[in-house]
Amino acid sequence: MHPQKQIAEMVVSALQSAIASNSLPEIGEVAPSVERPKQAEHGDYSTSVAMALASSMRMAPREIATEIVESVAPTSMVQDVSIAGPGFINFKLNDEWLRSQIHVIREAGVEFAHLDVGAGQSIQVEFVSVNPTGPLHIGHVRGAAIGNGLANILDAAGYDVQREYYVNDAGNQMRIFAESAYVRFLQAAGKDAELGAESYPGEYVVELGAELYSELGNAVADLDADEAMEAISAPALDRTLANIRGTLERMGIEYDEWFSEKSLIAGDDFDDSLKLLEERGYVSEREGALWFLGTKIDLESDSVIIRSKERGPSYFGTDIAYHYNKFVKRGFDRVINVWGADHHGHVARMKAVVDSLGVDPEKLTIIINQIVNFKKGDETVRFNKRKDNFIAADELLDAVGPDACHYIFLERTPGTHMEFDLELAKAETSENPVFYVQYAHARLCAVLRAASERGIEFEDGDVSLLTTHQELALMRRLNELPDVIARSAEMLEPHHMPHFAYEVARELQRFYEACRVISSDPADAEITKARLLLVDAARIVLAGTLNIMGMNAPERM
RNA sequence: GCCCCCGUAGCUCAGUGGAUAGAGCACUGGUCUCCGAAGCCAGGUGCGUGAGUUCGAUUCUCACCGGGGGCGCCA
Repeated sequence: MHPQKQIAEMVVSALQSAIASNSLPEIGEVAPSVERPKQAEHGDYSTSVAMALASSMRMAPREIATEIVESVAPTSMVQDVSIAGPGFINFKLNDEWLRSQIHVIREAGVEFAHLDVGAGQSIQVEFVSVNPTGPLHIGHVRGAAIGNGLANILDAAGYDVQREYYVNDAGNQMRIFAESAYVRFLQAAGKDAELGAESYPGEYVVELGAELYSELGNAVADLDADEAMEAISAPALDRTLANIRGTLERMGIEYDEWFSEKSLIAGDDFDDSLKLLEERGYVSEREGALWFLGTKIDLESDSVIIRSKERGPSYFGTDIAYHYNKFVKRGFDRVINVWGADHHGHVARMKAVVDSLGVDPEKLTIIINQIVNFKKGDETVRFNKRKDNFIAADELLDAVGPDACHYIFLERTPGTHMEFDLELAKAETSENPVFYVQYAHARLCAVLRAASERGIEFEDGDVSLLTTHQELALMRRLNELPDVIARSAEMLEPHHMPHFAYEVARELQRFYEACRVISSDPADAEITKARLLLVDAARIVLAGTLNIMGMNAPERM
């Protein structure tokens, strides 16, 4: 259990025992909020529960606080509990306990911070899910970093996580894409063919057409249009998906499932979900189309599920089937969809669908990541995949590297309209905090290497020698990781991880400046060993944090 | 017109209804006999506006102002 929760439970038991001894009046369930005070003199943890209870208990906050403090059971973790200000109860961690955590960290590895708050609940994180009509562009990288980071956090928090990419291999855009590829294919075959008004004009499709021609040749080029399209669409999709997969793999992202939209229609999901909606009275036929009656559950309008017999389901129709599959068929306890801002108009409708399927809509969380403005110097660059002015995600990865992408995109909350200056990211690497954080890790490794080269064994070091301000500050920081994971998982906010990583790095650098680790003075042999234990624990925490963020922890730079 | 997101330091961004609102970048000045100076230390300004709820609001509610996005039988 993470320290913050332990403190909260201490407060709850203290309250209960104070009430049991009639020192405080009876009240219902209380979930005290425990926070980290901004001021160091206010301790490591703090609760304002006494102030919150003042009116219902009809007592002065400080009186309540006094009763709680007197009822707190002593633990090895907490050294001091005090009352301050209008009624805050402040907790200070025990230095001995902090030092002992070094051993805990070194024995368990980063798993010392793993939690059971997820209690094995199954949770699906669906992210990226870009139409397979071309390579990922730089705007998609944000969603990739967020979804992956979130999945890693939930995993560390004890959820049973499934990462999924929804492949839109059916529908109109896919048809237009296949037609575009066919035109380029014919052109590669030396035949006359023109792109339609809606076609994908990108260079990528030209290359794809040429590749398909060299693979399939005139045998397909000489077929009539329908047969040729048929022959081309599957390999076109495969190649494009392979391209997308390759980019994500470069980012170290692996999915458990690539879920096909087509399979919803080919299988039973579409029909079954429709039947369920019909039974529940959310479907009606009108104007030759089948409608979802969103207006029955507070939506502004109804939406088309099936456009007509010939034209089949709308994307919304298959999305209903998809969420039916997620919740009813596969039975996930929770589902998180990470969507780009251009889909936000779809959020309320999707929640309504889940509701109308008889599933608690709270089980579905949709995280919208806002548009990224990419800048080249002072110039803002706009992107639109359907026009030919996007920069491929691979180019961004080439320029700044996957680690920097993970860090920079995770650092901002998904809701911010963030700016990403391409030239700055390329040229001024020292401005990038990712280097600061990774450098700190590399430096720790350098120290451990140096110790190893000098044959220093430190397993039996005595951590009680670690008493300086910087050493204790570092230990405090390292022990925050479980709290940070808990909060990130609970709030579904991955951005706390890079901020934490930065704070660890900063505390490390201060420690490094203030405390000589490997000393050549024989009199320092014992403190050297103790500090090496701390360095090793710090390395474990920092590397573990970076890994959760999807980043590498380099041993050298 | 309706809906969603955003507005915090010169710039990019954190901030869980709590105590004196924080980092980075940029700017200035210090700082290296041994483990990596890509470092460390010191310098200061700000919650878009107006109400409301609350013991307490950057945080919650409403209105307004400003910026972005979305309102299709496209996805």
